[in-house]
Amino acid sequence: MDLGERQKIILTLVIRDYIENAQPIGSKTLVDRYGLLISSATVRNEMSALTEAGLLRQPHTSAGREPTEEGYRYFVRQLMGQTDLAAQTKRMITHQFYQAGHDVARWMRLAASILAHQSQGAALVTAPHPEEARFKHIELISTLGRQVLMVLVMTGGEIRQQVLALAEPVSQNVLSATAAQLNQTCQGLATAAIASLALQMDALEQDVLNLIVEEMDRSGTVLGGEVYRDGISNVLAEPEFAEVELARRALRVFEERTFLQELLTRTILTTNVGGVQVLIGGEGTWKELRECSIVLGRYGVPGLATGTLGVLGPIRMSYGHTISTVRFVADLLSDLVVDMNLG
Amino acid sequence: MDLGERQKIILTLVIRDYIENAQPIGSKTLVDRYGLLISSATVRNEMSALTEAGLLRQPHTSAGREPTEEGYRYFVRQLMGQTDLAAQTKRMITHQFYQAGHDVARWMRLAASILAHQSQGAALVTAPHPEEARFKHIELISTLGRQVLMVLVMTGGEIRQQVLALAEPVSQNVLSATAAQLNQTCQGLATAAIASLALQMDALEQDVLNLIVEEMDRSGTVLGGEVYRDGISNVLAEPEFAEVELARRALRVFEERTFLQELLTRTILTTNVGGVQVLIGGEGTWKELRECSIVLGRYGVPGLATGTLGVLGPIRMSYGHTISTVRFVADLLSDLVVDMNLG
DNA sequence: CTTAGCACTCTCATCGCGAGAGTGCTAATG
DNA sequence: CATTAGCACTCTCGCGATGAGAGTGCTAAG
Repeated sequence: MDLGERQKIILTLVIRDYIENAQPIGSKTLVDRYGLLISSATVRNEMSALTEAGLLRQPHTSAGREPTEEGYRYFVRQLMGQTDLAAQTKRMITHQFYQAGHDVARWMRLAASILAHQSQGAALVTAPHPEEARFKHIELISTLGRQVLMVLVMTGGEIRQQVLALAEPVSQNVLSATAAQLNQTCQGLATAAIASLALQMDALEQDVLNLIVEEMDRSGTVLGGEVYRDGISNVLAEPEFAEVELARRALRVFEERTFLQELLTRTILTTNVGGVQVLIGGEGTWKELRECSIVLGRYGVPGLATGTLGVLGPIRMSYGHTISTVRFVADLLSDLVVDMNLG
Repeated sequence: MDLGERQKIILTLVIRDYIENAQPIGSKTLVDRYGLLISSATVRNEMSALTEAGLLRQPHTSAGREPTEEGYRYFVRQLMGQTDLAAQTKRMITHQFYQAGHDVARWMRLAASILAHQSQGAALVTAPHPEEARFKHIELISTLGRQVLMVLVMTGGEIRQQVLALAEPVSQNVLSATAAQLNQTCQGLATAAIASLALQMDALEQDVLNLIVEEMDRSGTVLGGEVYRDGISNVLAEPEFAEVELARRALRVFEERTFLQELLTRTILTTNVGGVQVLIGGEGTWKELRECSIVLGRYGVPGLATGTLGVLGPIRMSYGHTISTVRFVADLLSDLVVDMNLG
């Protein structure tokens, strides 16, 4: 699609204005409001062309123009340009993370909170998890009788706990020895390798290994770990969701793990760490998201551990700011993943 | 407040009808719909008395009657009676938990999901945490250089991870030995005791102990751990939230940790495990919740570890069913806490 | 190519009106 | 004396008409 210089300006103005005011704008108002040096009739002609091209639309015959989804896409890809957060905002965000210490859960909550705040949308952050889970450390803690608490640490810093019921009681000493041995033999191994190890082990070790494999398998899926959300009520403030039914439909998929699973697998695979993807109006694929846009990012260390983060808002969202926030927070989280591992 | 037998019946019918239809009901309709053997004029007189008593209200002069908050309270306390879930529902729920193994996080998610589903409201579950945190187990894992990953297990099954930056590199062997020693000396101790231990230790151990104390302190607050939510979009389906602004206000406090903190500290202290508390219409205290009711419960083992769970819905919620669901799920979660510890 | 002028279209807020639902009061009844 | 039939009255809600306002497309002139 090739637009003239003036058309680009007009499209940009219409979109900016619509993002701010959530109302269609007409040729005359546009000229007046932005002090354009051309007449409204000229603007009308250009608008007509943009409508023809599918970038603008008029809700009804005699209203102003508003951007179509296609219009937003063109804007995001061609017109917007790179934006960056203000230095002070960055400092403020960095500072907050600094205060959170090294607790992964707190980082996740904080990331979600910051995204929600900055974008005035609903934020989503998934805990970092290994792309291919690898064993790092295990601990076996006797509770009472045949119950054993297993704590499994995987590369990427992910932690899983699980209770194991043994056939007969085992002392803490034996458990510690077993754990120590497994820590040596399994170091850095992936699921398959551990599973094959199980064959040459005694009963206790086999039980433990099976549980390990199970947990590592579970963590291997895109959405194995925790999902942190924040700012859900933000989207209710947007005028496009004055009709609750629309809001409900959008938020329902946002809450549903199965949906997120699908969304992430479909998009994340094509996004590399540090990159950001923008889904506008459900992209024709997700009809529940017809009124929404989603900005998705990925953080972590490829091959080691990665996670996703994103913001859901109305199509009429401030893409520049949201994208730079997502990108910046993703970078900070990546640093965390590096810290949690080895540097 | 003393009501005649017939007044109780009428109040009950008005409330039941309002819960179902979300619309005020008049005397004539009431008589017709429920086949009452008295005339509408009589019902009118009784309704008038109930209105006088503050249990019913008419939205405008010529509409039917609807319950006031006070009316709901009377209903919940005096008229409703004990209800219980259907045996089949119970089996279904139990089965789902059974399938979730012993993973605490999965239980929490599942509990929230079940509550949300059953009550058609927004559900909230907090992870179990010790009333007074006690040390159970620690693990120190060398990552690279001076970074050490500490995994702390407390009574109640709560797990905390934190990264410790040492002054100089230490080998995994030394770390393991240190951990082993601390596991012996700190077994079962509370925060204060551990803090006092630190005095007689060497530098490495002191660093670790300080971090332990910090984490245990944090977990001592009512809302130290994770909060699991589900079904937020459910409440948007209720007609009382057709006005988004109302929904937004209610959901905002539901999302906010500081608010939950206050809510829980104020109510949970007066609720014992297994008990359920019902807050109707914000109880005059929380104006953001004027349109909502909250059913709160507590689970766990007092003195060991407890958590909270609850449902937020419109005032017009089905109290009987919600209360019994909360109670039932609380019992199941209590069992989990028992399992995670000692039996 | 740009622009002034103009007739035309469509929405939205407002108003008036009548139907419907419900109430309170009064007088009659078992 | 509690209950009930009857009735006048009140208030909301949905509906259609109306008019102002905003914007468009077209035509003709610069």
